[in-house]
Amino acid sequence: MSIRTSRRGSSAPTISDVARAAGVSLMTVSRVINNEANVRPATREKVEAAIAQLNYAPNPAARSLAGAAQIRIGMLYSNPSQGFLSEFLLGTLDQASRLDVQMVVEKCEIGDHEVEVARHLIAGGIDGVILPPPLCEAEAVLALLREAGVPAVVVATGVAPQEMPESAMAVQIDDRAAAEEMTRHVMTLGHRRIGFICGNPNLTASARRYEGFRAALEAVGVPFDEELVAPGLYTYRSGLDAAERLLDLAEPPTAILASNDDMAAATVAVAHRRGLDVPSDLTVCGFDDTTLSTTIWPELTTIHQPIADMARAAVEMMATVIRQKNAEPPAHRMLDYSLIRRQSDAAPRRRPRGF
Amino acid sequence: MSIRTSRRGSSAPTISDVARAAGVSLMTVSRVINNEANVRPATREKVEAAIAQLNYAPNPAARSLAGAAQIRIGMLYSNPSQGFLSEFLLGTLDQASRLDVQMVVEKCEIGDHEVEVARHLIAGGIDGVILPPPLCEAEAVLALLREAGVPAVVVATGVAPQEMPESAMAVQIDDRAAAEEMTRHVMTLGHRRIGFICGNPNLTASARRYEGFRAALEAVGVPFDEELVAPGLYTYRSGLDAAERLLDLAEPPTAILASNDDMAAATVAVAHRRGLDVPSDLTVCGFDDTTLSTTIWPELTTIHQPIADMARAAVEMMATVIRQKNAEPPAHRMLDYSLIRRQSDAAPRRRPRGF
DNA sequence: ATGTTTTAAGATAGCGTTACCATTATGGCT
DNA sequence: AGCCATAATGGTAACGCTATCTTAAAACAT
Repeated sequence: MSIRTSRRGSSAPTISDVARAAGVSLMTVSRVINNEANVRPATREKVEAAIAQLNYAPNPAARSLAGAAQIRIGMLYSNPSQGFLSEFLLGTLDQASRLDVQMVVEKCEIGDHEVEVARHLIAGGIDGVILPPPLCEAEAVLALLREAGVPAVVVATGVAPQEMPESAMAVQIDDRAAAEEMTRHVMTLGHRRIGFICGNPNLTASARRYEGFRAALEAVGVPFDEELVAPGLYTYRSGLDAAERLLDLAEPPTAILASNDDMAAATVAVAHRRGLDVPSDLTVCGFDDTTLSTTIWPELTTIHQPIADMARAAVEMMATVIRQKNAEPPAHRMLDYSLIRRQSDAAPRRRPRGF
Repeated sequence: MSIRTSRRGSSAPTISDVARAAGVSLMTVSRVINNEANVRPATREKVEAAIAQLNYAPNPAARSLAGAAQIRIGMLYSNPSQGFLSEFLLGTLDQASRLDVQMVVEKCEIGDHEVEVARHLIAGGIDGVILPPPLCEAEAVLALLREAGVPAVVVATGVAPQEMPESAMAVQIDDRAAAEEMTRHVMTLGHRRIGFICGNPNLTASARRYEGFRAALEAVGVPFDEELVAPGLYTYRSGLDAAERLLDLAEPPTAILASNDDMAAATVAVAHRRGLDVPSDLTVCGFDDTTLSTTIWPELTTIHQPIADMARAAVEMMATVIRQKNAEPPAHRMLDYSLIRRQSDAAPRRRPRGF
């Protein structure tokens, strides 16, 4: 009846505003929002148009009050590289509150009893689970989840979409392409003798990044030298060792690409200890664009992996799948990365041989 | 009328259950919950008893639906030591969803334009702000907030409660006592030549930890040697430098206490590089008990600072202050720390001089 | 064509709380 | 004692949404 009888000043559109605009009943709008069956496509479109036009977003409080069972999403994390977790939580926190889902966050040491922890989570009556790395590749956990019929979305796995089981949902970036772009960038600067620090070999994303590095080299016709590849584990500590090893080479690289920011930061530390200036004596590039990359000096040139956005996407996918009554095929989502150029790269000091 | 007409099976007690149990109207209960005036103490007690007995907790969804303006708490963070943020977010996330407050998290580089960012947050219509370190001591930001009448709670500051302005709320641990306990612990093990790596000198908590170290030494009568104190910044990198310096000493320490885990981890790395075993050749202790302390090997003996709980407490204090109509004096909250003994400490190998 | 099932849409009644107004005790003054 | 201001309570209507039931329309079978 009345245009606006709201007790608070807020003028956020409600479901009845949408219903009026679309010329349907309020229940129909509710059905569209919740992706329920038995709505004619034409009607659905009309409603969706009205929603878009009014910029309507359902009020989560009302929703859960009205009995839409509160959904609870578990997040199981082990120790990812420092800095990853906070970014990830930031995104999770944000989206969870926006979508009114309750997050149950649980830590578990990997290799230890991750299956038990997962089982505990399931027993706790969780509606779905989000798995950031490195747990996103814990086969035992995934199998358990599949068995229990609990949907899971894995984040930042290196496994290609087409190689994943049908039931899996994933959010990721194209690690291979990103590493390739970074390598090309460094070659464009003039580097030819490029060191590479690998990530944890247990994670497929590490392999993808390495592949990208090799691919770029090959594409440009730079011969591959195995001694320029050092193993790493994504930890700062492993980066220290890898950097020492690369810089101890008879003919050391003029640029080092690390598979993440932590190891890149370690490389910078080693270079400085040896009196090498970064970037004029050595170019160092990271990967992930965690807070660390702008905390150290010089700030790292790195690949921006939109960790917070990935977390947001994961929560959203999960919530959608859980809420919608009629099952839809689970999705993969490939987000965009970007190369962020900061102060840790430059052309090599002396023109490398054959230039 | 009916005992339970609920549509869902949930049997969580509601406000009317409490009202019935206390023999008052539902409105009176609401008033008690919200700490409103005009409730006779006797009545309040009756209601509180009923609440306790039924283990009642208000339904946040209903609350916010019914018009209790959705409260929004800002959190302003700069780059704290790695690992701190994720713990902190974990606690924040948890409590925020439990209390149904919306968190607006904003990052800002310190020293740069923190006041602008704070101003922006205020303009965005925030009801309160939480400041973890290092921003908890940014005087300019605090002044701005005070001026704007926006309540703030600072977390993990080293400023003693009695030295804080009246209006301030704070959650902290007794850094001085914790450091003192850690130092005593190491001395009990038999160490007398003990190195100390300071934290960022801009933060008062660093001074408190240093004071605790000095106090313990003095209490036991161990002479203080200035060269055993190295400056640090809470970063891994600064820990590397400090450790090198301490171990380069003509008569190096048999134990090193770092003001946080990051620097302790760095110390372990330096020791290993030099072929020293931890703990048999060198005892290393951290502070904070971040995830890092169990990630490295050997796992660190450290002071457990309940970061997540502190975050939870901060959110709760904020929510309480904002929601309650009749102002109550803002509070300080001192949480308990604890010494966690893991594998990085041991008795010194050779009995130190004069033992 | 007619009846019967299926599908699409609407009506209505809560969900648990607070806002707002009405009502009833309480105490302080003449 | 009587009256009024005020403090302490209670009643009721939202808040924005979904469950559930009902009705109307469409699809199907006979």
